[in-house]
Amino acid sequence: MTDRLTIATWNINSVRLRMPIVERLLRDHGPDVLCLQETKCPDANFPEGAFRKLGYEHVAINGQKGYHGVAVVSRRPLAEVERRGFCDKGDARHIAVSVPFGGTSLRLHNFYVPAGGDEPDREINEKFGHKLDFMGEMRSWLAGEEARRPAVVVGDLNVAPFEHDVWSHKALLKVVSHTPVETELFEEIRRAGNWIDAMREVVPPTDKLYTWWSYRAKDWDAADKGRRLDHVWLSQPLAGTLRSVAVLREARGWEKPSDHVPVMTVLEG
DNA sequence: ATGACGTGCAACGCACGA
Repeated sequence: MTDRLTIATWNINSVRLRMPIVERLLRDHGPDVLCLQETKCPDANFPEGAFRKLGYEHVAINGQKGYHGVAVVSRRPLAEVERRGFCDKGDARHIAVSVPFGGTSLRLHNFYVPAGGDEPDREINEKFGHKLDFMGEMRSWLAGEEARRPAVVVGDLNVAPFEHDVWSHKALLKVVSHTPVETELFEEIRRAGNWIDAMREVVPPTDKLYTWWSYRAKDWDAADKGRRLDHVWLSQPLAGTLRSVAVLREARGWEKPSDHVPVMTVLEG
């Protein structure tokens, strides 16, 4: 008897403001687990009751006031909740849970990597330095035991690693999210743990693939100046379980949208 | 290719996003 698990990840840009479209995703697409980033919500104000009513009775949150914040809501029980700090900032950018899968369980890591500010130079922009330091801590940690167990890394990693992960490779080479120092470090982290880039397993590297479109573009759909900032990685023990990955592009056009869209992954095992 | 926008906080503009 094989088990089928659907995991969605979505940078929601304020979970309280966007509950109507969160409910739409859960009702219409029914993922088993939803990982949220940028909840912008203290734990005490997280709309847990609304999720419970929709059948998502298991909630693990790591929030803070005003900024950042991550959460996992699930139809399946969540165990071993871990909130890891990076760069000793005391900010809420990671949460890990264990989810039942295929008679055993998988470890699920939900990340919100720092955006990195405007200037891609750590000498003049402390935020860029923070981003690189954060990624450096991810590299050593995700290369170890986490990579050897059945594990999934999802979230807004704030790097578009490949040429066709941005609308114009040339135009964005000096723009934070697609600079060589970031894209090389990103791939170094992934390769250090032999993590599988699930989205690129199902979409050829020559096809454009985005998960984010700026609020500032007048017609985001027609201009289509997107970037792939949200990611799904699978550890090697989960190789062979990947059935599909879908980017829910239409969600960018929903009422009061986030600037990111959900990415839905189906595993069977 | 930057930013025309959007968020939370406590303003009544600011920091931040990427």
